[in-house]
Amino acid sequence: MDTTQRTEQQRSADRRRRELLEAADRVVLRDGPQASMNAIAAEAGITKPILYRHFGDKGGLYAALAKRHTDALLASLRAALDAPAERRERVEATLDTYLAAIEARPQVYRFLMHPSDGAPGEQGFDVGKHSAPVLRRMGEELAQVIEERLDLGPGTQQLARVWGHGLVGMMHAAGDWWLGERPCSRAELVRSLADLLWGRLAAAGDKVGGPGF
Amino acid sequence: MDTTQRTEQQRSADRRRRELLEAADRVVLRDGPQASMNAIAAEAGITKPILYRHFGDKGGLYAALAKRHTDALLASLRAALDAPAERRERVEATLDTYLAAIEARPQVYRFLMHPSDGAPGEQGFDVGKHSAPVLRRMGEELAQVIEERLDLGPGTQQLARVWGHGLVGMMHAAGDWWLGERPCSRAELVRSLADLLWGRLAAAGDKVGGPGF
DNA sequence: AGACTCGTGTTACCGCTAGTAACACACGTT
DNA sequence: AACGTGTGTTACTAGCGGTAACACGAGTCT
Repeated sequence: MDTTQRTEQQRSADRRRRELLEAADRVVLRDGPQASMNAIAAEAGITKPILYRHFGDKGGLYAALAKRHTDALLASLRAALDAPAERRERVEATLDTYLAAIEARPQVYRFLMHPSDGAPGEQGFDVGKHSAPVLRRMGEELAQVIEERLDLGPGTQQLARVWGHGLVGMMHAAGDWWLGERPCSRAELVRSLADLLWGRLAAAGDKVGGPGF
Repeated sequence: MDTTQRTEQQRSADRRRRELLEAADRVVLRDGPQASMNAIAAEAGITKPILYRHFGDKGGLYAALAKRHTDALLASLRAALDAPAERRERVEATLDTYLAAIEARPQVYRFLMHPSDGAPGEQGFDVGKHSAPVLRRMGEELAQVIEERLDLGPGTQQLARVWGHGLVGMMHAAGDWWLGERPCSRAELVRSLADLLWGRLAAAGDKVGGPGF
């Protein structure tokens, strides 16, 4: 049997892989998302082909890198979502958790969501195959929670998925804008968004003397 | 004075620029967003340096290209938003207009929103500096409409902006997911999203026998 | 012990990309 | 006739992602 051998070597390989990932993380967080494979290899103290043997191609390395951060983010969101509290409180806590995360580590956020930003040159990571999945995963997880928790009558499942993706998109877009312009405090943003979800758009009155009719 | 000369030559330059843009449009819509400058130049029947003289760099060409489509999309959204109807009807009409647009021309949509998709190689357009602006512009315009039309008491302006960006993000994310999976009809999606905005999330009852407490 | 495998590492290369001189032609203006 | 300006070319650079081809070292099987 070669189990011992295999596990031993595999263990070594996994350790190497983790080291490489950490080096890549450092470079990406320092140089922005347009970090080149050469630069990452240099940071890790090795040369390109090893990177390619471990991760296949640049997309593979990106995916591995993104998965770590995404998993961490999703875990904290799950925690906020599963907290024993009223629904509005849970919604606000989840929004706040997300916003706190992107506020605390904007570089990570920009890497996950806008992986082609940064300096000219623009051989950055691809976005469509990976940054979308981040939002998709959040949307699907949220959909699952909604479906588990809420009684929406017939068509619950489909409604939950629409809402999951829609809510995640709302959170993401508002957070992205907020992170760039900082027009208000995090708490205000959370309250504004929760108000929107609590039907304040529908309930608001028309402006008197407005344009048109 | 050189006004006559300048206007004449400038007119010619503008015509050329428009022709180049149309060629670029054809290529991008055919080859996807990873269209190379060489390919675009070839489609236009010329060589690269002319493209660079007209648009500066690849980002400039992308921006010019994106502006055309974005302007068109925004115009149709404005129309739906300004229609003389009840608020919920207007909201649904706007959602439907957006979804109909991305459904009718998914290639344009993918180019605007996910400009780095497509085949391997991945020297595609950059996304952070341009695709975000598309959503930002929509968010700001929507915020303006909300602020003009709705009476939200003190803090209206800030609330309108938060909602504008949040709503656009919701629409975008849901649309993106829907376009990929087609889990339901357009009308159903519109209704589900409008329901969400009309507070149905807040009003829904807890599921009996749910997990936890 | 010796052959064998397997992961680690290298150098040197390919094809492609964005972007840039340097040069040449044509045209309307002065 | 001289000029400026827009149009067009060829030929090139620098860098990227990605890939052979080869070499070393350590544990394993016979």
